[in-house]
Order: sequence, then C-alpha cells, then structure tokens
Amino acid sequence: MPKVVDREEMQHGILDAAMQVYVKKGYHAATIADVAKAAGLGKGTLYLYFKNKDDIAISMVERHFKGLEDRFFGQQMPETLDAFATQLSDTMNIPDEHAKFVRVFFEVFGPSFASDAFSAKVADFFDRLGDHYADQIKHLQSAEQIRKDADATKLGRVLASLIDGVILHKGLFGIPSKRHNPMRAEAVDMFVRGLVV
Amino acid sequence: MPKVVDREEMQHGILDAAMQVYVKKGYHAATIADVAKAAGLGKGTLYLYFKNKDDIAISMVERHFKGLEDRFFGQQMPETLDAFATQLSDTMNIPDEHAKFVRVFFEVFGPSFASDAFSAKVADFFDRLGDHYADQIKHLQSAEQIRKDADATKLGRVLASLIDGVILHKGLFGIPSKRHNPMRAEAVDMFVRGLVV
DNA sequence: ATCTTTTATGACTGGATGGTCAGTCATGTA
DNA sequence: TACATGACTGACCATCCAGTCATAAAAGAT
Repeated sequence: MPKVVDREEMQHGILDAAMQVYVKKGYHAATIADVAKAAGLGKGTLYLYFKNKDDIAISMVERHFKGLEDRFFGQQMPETLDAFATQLSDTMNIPDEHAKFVRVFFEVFGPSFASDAFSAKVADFFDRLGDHYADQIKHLQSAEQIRKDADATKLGRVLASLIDGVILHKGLFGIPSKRHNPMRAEAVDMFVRGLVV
Repeated sequence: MPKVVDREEMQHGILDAAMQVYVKKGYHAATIADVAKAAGLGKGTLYLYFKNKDDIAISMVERHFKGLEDRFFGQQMPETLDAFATQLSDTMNIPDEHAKFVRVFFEVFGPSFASDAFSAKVADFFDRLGDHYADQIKHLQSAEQIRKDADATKLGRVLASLIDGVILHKGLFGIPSKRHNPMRAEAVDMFVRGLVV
C-alpha cells in the first residue's frame, strides 16, 4: 500500500490556515497561493481536498455554524430567571476566534444574502434561535419565574436579535473583553428587568 | 464656454446605478462595465467622475453614512418615556434601500475591519450613538420619567447594539415589514419595561 | 458657421490569479 | 530491490477586468 492520509484532518488543517489568512487579508484579497503557503502545502495540493476556492469558504462556514449550533442550542432548560440570565450572558461571551470570523463571513456571503434561498437558510437559524428562547421563556412563565403577560414568541425573536447585535458588534469592531463584558451584563440586565413579575 | 455638466449630479446618478448593481450582484462580482451600463454611460466616463473602483465604494458609504447620521442623531430630546419609545421605533424602521445596503457594506468593508483605524471609525459612530442615547436617558431621568438607578451610559451603548441588531437582521435577512414591525414594537417594549420607575 | 474646450466613448492592454496537469516523491507490498 | 499506487508539486495557461487613451461628439462663444 502507498502513502495514506487522513482526508478530514487535512481539510481541517487547510481550513485553519485559510481562516488565519482570511481574517488577516480578507477573503477576496487572499489568493489560493497564500492559503497554500500558510498551510505549508503546494497550491495544487489544496485542489485534492477542495474543489475550488468557493468550496473552501463554504466548508469553512459549515464547520463554523456547526460550532455555533452547539453554542446556542446546547443549553439545558433554565429553572430560574437567574439561571436564564447567566446562560444568556455566557452565550454572548463569544470567543475571539468566532468573533473574528464574523467579518470574513459577511465579506464572503454578504452578496449571497441577495439570494432568497441563502437568506432564508440563515434567517431560519435565527428563527429557530428565537423559538428556542421562546420555549425557555414559556418554561419560566409556567414555573412562575417571570411575568406571564409577556409574548414569549416575539420576545424570543427579539432576544435573538439583541444577542446577535451584541455579538456582531464585538466581532466587527473588535471590542475588547474588558469593555464588552459590562456591555453584556447591561444587555442581560435590561432584558431581565422586562421579565420580572 | 463649452459643454458643462453638473459633477455632483453626475456622481449621484452613478452612485445610484452602482448601488442597484451591487445590491443585485454583489460588489466583487460586479464589473465597472456593469455599473457604466446601468448608469447609461461609457466605461471611460466613470473615470471622469471617480478615481477608481474603490473610490466609488468609498463615496457610496460616505453618502450613506451621512444619511444615517441624520436619521440617528437628528431627533429632538424626548420629554416623556412614550416619546422616547416612539423615536426608537421610528429609528429602527429603516427604509428598504438602507436595509439592502447593509449587505454591500459588509461585502466591501468587512475586511477593512481588520484595520484598527477603520474599525475605530465605525465603532466611534456607535459610541457616539450610545452617548446620544445616554443623554436622552439622563434627560428622562432628571424629568422623573424613568427609574434613576439605571446606568445611562452603559444602557445607551446597549441600546445602540440592540437597534443595530434589529436593523442588521432586517437588512441581511430581508425580513419584510409585516414581520419586522411587531419585532420592532417588542424590542422597544422590552427596553422600555426596563426603564419604568 | 466655425472655433475651442469640455465631455464622452469603447477598443485595447497589462497584470493578476484560479485552476490544471505532467512529472516527482513517499510509502508499503511482494 | 523492484514495483504499484496514492500524495504532492509548481510552472503554466486561459480568462477576466480595472484602468488608459486616441478619437469623436457636444455645446457655448464669437
């Protein structure tokens, strides 16, 4: 048997390298040669693992969104308002590498939002997130933790926007944690105040 | 005197055409020829009014941000919490043409955020917006309209993020007004509830 | 009419880069 | 040691497009 390579591991390595390059130079300014160099590979080698430049970008987003999915949806149902608040705060405390990705994502996929299909796909993510929060709000309502006249569905969707806004601002403007932390706290506090009985 | 043309009017027309093209195809996919055609001009003519492709993008953003400046800062000091709420709701009710611009903006300038100078400039806009809202919150506090223990500065900045989040979501996902309106209302309500005495 | 200056044009060019492929290398098998 | 096969490479090519420029058109002045 000849030389054997773990394809997935290779792809991961290339994506890591690509990410570094894209965050630094931007996707369009970066050439395939740049990415290859950063990955310590020849240009042609990349094409053994990815179909073309677009394929790299798409794979990158898929890998990234998989991570987000866990982050946003992988929480347990909170039993108290305090627990909910803590979860929200944690969710908004996005790691730097995710934050930096925001820029690349919009550079690459900004134009894709012109397509209804693509747009719908991302919108769906936030709709589901809204629903997810709505469920938690409803749960807290039935547990008598928060006021019952709040419209859980709408509120969930707004919460998704709020969280996304806070995260995007960190990602785009590179707000350092020191400044971002109190902003998070205040955002959660603002929201929570609207919920107390 | 020979033929005379209103430069500014010409530039405006070109920017309008460019905007249409960019929103539809994306900035990088669009060629100068596309823009020229949309503007009903020859390719070379564009170079009489703009130095190069970048210049078009930059001028576009400048014109756009000037509009935003008015939109965000051109409000009078609210005397009641209700008035404040109405203003906020109006601010978030962004016109479609502004909303669509969001995508183009991020496509073109996403990578620019890697530069500290650029990033600082945009961040400054939102810091000023935060301060602007902080002033209004303070004013309402001294007018005994809202609770006095709220930290106006932090709250102002969070409000800026919230508003931006809501606007971005409309722009990026193309949420139609019919769905966006109740979201706005809920966002304002959520915020206002955190302010009542 | 004709002259003069500004405005308009689009064929052309030079540089850049995504993707290919003919050839080389590495590794395990017989 | 010879062989087989997958992994790797980078020079090369075909394409694309921003920006230029030689030429033509437009329009006010006289």
